Amino acid sequence: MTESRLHTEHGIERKQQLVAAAEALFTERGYSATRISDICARAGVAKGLFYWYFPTKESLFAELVRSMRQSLRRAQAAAMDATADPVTRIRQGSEASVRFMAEHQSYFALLDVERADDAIAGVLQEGSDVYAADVHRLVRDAQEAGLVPDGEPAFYTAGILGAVSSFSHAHRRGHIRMPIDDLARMVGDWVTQALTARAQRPSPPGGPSR
Amino acid sequence: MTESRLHTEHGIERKQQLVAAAEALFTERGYSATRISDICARAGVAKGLFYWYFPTKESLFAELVRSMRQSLRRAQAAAMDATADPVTRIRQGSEASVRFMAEHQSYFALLDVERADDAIAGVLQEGSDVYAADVHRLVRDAQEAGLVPDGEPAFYTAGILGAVSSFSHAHRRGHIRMPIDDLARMVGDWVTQALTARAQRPSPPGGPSR
Amino acid sequence: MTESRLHTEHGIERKQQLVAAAEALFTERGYSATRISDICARAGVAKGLFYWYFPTKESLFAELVRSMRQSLRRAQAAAMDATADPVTRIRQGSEASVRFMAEHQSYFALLDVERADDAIAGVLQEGSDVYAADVHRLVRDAQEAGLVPDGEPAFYTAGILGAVSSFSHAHRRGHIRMPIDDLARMVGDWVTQALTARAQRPSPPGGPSR
Amino acid sequence: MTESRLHTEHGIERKQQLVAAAEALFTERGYSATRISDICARAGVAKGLFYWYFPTKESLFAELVRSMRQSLRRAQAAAMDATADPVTRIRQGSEASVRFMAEHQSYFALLDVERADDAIAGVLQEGSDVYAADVHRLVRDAQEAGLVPDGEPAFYTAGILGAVSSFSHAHRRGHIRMPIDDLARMVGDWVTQALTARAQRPSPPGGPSR
DNA sequence: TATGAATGAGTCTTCATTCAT
DNA sequence: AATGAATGAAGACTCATTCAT
Repeated sequence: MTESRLHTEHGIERKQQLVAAAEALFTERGYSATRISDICARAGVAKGLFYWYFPTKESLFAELVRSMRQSLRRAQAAAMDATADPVTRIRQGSEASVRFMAEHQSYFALLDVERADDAIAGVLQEGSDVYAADVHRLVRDAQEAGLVPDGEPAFYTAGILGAVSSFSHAHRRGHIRMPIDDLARMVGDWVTQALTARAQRPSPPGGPSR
Repeated sequence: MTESRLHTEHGIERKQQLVAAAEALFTERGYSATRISDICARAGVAKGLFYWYFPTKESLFAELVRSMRQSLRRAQAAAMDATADPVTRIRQGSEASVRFMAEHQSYFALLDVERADDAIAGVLQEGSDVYAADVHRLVRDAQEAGLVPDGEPAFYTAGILGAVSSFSHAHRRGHIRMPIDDLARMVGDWVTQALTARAQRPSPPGGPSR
Repeated sequence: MTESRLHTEHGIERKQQLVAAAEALFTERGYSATRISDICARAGVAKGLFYWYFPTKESLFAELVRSMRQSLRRAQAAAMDATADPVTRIRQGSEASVRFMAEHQSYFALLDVERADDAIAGVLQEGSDVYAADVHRLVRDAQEAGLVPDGEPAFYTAGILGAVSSFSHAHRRGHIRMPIDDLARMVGDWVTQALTARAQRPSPPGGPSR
Repeated sequence: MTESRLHTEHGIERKQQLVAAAEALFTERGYSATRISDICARAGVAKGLFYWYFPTKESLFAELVRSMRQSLRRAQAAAMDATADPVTRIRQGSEASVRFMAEHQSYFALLDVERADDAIAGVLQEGSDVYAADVHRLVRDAQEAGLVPDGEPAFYTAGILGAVSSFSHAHRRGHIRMPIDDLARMVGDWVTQALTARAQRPSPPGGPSR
């Protein structure tokens, strides 16, 4: 219904301005507390113009999330050595992720939306599914290569994802005071450790919590 | 104006009905998508009554969060052997947490609110701070006992917290299909591993991530 | 500001394209549900161009209504035998009107606009006034010629107008399934009947409705 | 979704106030030019209260139309002599209708909405269908009784409906200056005439417009 | 002439909160 | 304690119209 073609270069820039304004505001106040009029005001344009570029507020959000996920993925890919073994690749990807999240404050802001809304939930899900699938694949490769113990690969995947995001989160909130490089390396160690150490352990079906 | 004292027993019950209705609805639709009128309808009372028991919607939320955190804490305490060493206690607490989260679906629903609102953010923060502080203390004890390597205790704390919640989350979403007992045990292993394994490692200040 | 002169031939064509697009859309969706952007899209031009040809949306509407009324009037005139008596001429005009309306679906669509708006109401009024005046004149001629009973000529006029439009309307909606020629003839009969039959009747000032 | 039960008597009155305000405003400015806030202002209540009684603007409209149609129907029924023949009954109903419309200025205002909107169109259709069906039935009875010539009963129905409304309309607009009683009687005559006169005529399948 | 972009007043609707009883 | 009704601030979105090129 509402059009939104990007004919001119200028048009693309304008859209970018809006996206930038939105990103900043979402970070500051969160998604739902940010009014479309705020975004426009921040971008220095009239309220109505928003709808020339985006059909709804949600769509802008979706665009933001997708682009951020893409950047994250690019950062991960760039950090992973194609010739290395799966575990090393996971470590590299994890470190890159930690760095990325530390550099993009808005990353978490975007993820902090209430999942209530279907559309919102969808975009979020979609994004994290891709990420999870990437890791999942690597975990399986590593399992096949005998580098990671057999068993639910989803378990390890969850662990890696959780580690990366929780360390980053804690760092962002100032709980962990450590140069980002050190943090990244330590997270890499942690992940590697968690994946491989278990290889030598017998436990899972072992005693309760010996 | 609204006083909301709980004189009668009946009054306490009423309040409980509202809290229960709210919990169910928050779980189903999320916080902001749940209308006060929905809560009242579900509890079978008139909308106006809500304000006899709670000054605002947020306050009900806060109450819910606090009571859930309390339950969680009780579950953790109950699982921890007072005579055991800190690392074992952390493992026990972690396992208890996983179990608790698996049993209380609503736990995550409550945490999925947008942090935008100051009041909301406060309550949430407050809750997770207590949890973090508990773990933090244990980590330090363990460090002092030489069971965990020196260095930012917050780092380990973040790792533990992240592990527990991410595994639980993944389990809840059906990504990890594993009996809850197995999951709990594995998380306990993971946590223990991550904490202690590092003790023997030289790395942190070591080379990058070669 | 906007001048909208029609210098070039091409300019006239362009305008025509817009008018045509508008007619189609008004018929399909009604006046207020039709957006100027829809009209332009249908005509294959940019939105801004609209205002080179028309000062406002209403003005386009007005133009459409006027041109349609003119066509109707031409059709009526063409059907009326200049040498015939007034009653026959009315019959001929009525039949022509029925045919015209059957052929121009959009006729009714244009008339179905809400009268709320002053400008709109004006154009509509203006148009139907002309039509009414034409009929009115004929009725008076007929009365003077003794072919139609004395009394409020407006009464007969209203009857004729109402008959023509209601039969046409009903036919358009598919309520009256009858070849348009038959319908036209019958409407002609009806009108003639109504006009003349009353000549022999005493009633108007007679008893209520015995 | 939005509730709107009418518990108290006072509630019913309130609703009535809103309906009355709306009726007046629709009459003055038309449906779409009337803002919900206008209605509330006129009724002396806050804007939000509207939605306590009506889910949407359309629903209020629908309610208004339906109640008006009902009144009209009641007026018609009251005027029709159950023991009279169909043609007489039609005449009586027609006269009653003319009177009703003359007395209820708002009647036409309600009908002057653009049909574009589906919901609106539906309500309007629904109402006029009932009216048409009533007349249709009477026409058929009359045909069976040999009082009206055979042929498309819809044709006669359209004629009657059109006559009644066009005379009323013209009267309302001041075109026909005649005491309402006279007008009603004349419309009754006109309708009767049109229905029965044709009985003695050969025409329909006859020559064109002899 | 023609276009894409920009404007901003206007509208419906939602919902937490308050009030009278 | 309890209820139904009332309030009003707020916000997303629409669209006729205008503008710079």
